[in-house]
Amino acid sequence: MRTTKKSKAVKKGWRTGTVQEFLGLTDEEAAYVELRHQLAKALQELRIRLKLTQIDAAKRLKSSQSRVAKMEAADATVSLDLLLRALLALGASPEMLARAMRRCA
Amino acid sequence: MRTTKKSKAVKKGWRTGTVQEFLGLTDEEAAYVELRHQLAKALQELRIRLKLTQIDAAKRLKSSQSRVAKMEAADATVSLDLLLRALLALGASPEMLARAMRRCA
DNA sequence: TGACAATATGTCAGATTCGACATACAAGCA
DNA sequence: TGCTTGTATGTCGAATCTGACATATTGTCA
Repeated sequence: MRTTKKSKAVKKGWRTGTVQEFLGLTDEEAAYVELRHQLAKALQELRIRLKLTQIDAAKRLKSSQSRVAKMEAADATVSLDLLLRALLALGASPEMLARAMRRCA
Repeated sequence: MRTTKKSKAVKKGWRTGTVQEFLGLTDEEAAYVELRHQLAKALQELRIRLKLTQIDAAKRLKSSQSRVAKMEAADATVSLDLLLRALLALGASPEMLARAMRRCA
C-alpha cells in the first residue's frame, strides 16, 4: 500500500497494514506474489504495445484466450514459468524482464 | 558459444554453430533455456555463499536434496517457477534476480 | 436500446512437475 | 584400501498446471 493511500485511509479511520501482514505471508511469499504481478503487468503492456487481442496473443503462445486473460490477471492457476515463457514468446528481451523484476524491490 | 572459443574451434577445423542452431531452437526457446541456466547458476552461487549443503538448502526450501541438485543442474524436470521460489527462499533480492536475467542478454 | 468484439471466470481431463526415496558417483581423510 | 560427506541420477505416486471449452461480463458503436 502506497504511503499516500495509507495516510488517507488512516484519517478515515480504517485499520491499516499491508496485504502481506493481513494474509500472514512470509517475505518470500510476498516477493513471489509481487513478482507474478509485475510480470503479469509487463505481459499485458507488451501485448497492448503490439496491438494484439488476447486471442491473437493466444495463437502466438499456442494457448487459449482464457489462459492469456488469467496470465494477465496473475491468476493462481498460472505459473511464473508460463508467464515468463509468454513474455519471451512475445519477444520480451531479458532487459525487459530484468526491469520488471527490479520493480519488485 | 563465446566468440573466442568459436574462433579456436574454427582454426582446428571443427564445424561450428551455436547449440541453438544445432538443436533447431527458436529464439524464445533459446532464451528460455539460457534463463534457466542463469538462474540455476545463481542458485548454486547463493547456496555456496551461504555455506549450505544441498541438504541444508533442501530443508529451507521444504524440498529434497535430489531436487536441489536438479535445480542447480537446470534439469528438465525443474520449472522456472521452482527455481525462482528457491532463490527467493534463500533470500535472493529482486536485484539479484534482475542481474541474473541481464546475463542472458 | 441491441448487437458485436474483447476480456473475464469456471470447469475439467490430460500433461507436467513436485517431493521423496533409492542408489550411484566423487572427493577427502584415516 | 575402506569410510564418510556431499552431490548426481532414476523412478514414482500425488499434486499442480495446462489448453480448451462454455459462459459471463464489460465496453463500444449504431
